[in-house]
Amino acid sequence: MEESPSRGEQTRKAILQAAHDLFVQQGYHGTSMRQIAQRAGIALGGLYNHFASKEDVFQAVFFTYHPYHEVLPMITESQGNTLDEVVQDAARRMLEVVEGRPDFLNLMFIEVVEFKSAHAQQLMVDLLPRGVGILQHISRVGEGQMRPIPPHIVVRSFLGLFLSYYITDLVFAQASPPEFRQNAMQYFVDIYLHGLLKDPAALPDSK
Amino acid sequence: MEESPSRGEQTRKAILQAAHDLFVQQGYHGTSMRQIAQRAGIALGGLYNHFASKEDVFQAVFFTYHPYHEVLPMITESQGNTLDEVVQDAARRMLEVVEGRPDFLNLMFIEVVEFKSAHAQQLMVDLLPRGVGILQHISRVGEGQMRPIPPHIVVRSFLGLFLSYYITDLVFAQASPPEFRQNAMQYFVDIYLHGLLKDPAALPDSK
DNA sequence: CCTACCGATCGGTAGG
DNA sequence: CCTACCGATCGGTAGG
Repeated sequence: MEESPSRGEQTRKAILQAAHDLFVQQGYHGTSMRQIAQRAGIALGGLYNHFASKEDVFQAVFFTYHPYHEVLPMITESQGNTLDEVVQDAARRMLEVVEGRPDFLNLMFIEVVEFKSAHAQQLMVDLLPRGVGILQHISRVGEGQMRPIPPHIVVRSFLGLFLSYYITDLVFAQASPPEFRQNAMQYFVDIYLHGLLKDPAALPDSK
Repeated sequence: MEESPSRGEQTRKAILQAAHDLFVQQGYHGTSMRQIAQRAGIALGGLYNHFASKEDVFQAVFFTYHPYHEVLPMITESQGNTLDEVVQDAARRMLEVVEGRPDFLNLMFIEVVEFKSAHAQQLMVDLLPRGVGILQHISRVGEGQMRPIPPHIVVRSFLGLFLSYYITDLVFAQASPPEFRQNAMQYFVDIYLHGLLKDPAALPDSK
């Protein structure tokens, strides 16, 4: 049965939530321990009963709120009878997760810029076991339907599909006419599955 | 003929270079005006003869060193007889530009996180004229070779190809065996051009 | 372009 | 978990 969290654990969670919200909005060095304490509803000194330093707070936020918690299930839980359907389903989930969250990847950006990816190695160690499962999942789902492409490239390119849609949406959303955004994801998935080019066999000879 | 830059212009350039190097390594709020002054070889007070504020320095760095200065020529100057060859050539240029520069996109990340994309609109205004040229370029190069995909999606997905390769390389480079990185770009381009799936016409009926 | 300075705020801690 | 405090550093400026 569920343990009700102790007072201390509740406070710790409030600190993490407050710190996360401020970090993704202002960056690490742009956020002060006083701001975190205020938003968490405690005094500055109280922070240090839960975390040894500001960097320690970031580390806990980074592992607790890292996007992989939402992105990996998106990949492994997608359903469908063909690979085409599975990717479509994953793309739909992707849009749901990301809808109205323009700061979804900010924690990653902060880690890359302000921490020079200092925590990336630990993250990879945590994810390795899952990685194996994902590779097997891909092999099973895509069997016989894919062109000969190594499974790790399939994983990486699917994550890339996600990143490329999300980031270009950030860039183009501001300045493009709305009709440019409509169905953009459909086109991205279509290119990913079937390619940009016409089938060469279908091309008329040009000479 | 070339004007030799005045003393003041030389100092200004030294400040921008110093500020750029520090910003991409430490972020905006992680970099102090004193650090910038020291690296540029002047005293703190001297900075304010060239820039009104720290934010003013960042703005100038952002527009002077934005990756589009290198990415857009990569697209428009790529050569080849077929669209396949043009994309291959663009990918090759992409690797050249990015080789050994893991902080190539950091300015963009800083702008997104620490400035909430405050300068993005101005950037788009600056790029609009070029955008039209790129759309025409794509239409010309890809005529008759592409499946029916709107030109703006082609531009966006190609930028996405670049982003997806670059960022997943940042992530996977640390933890993956070296053979996983070999030829990864070739696979990315291959998927982009021809898709992940086998041609359905080539599939044996499964029932 | 430098020296010397301003008030404000930073991360962190002692003591209770 | 709070109050009150520490030394250090911040962005910026006056005056020359």
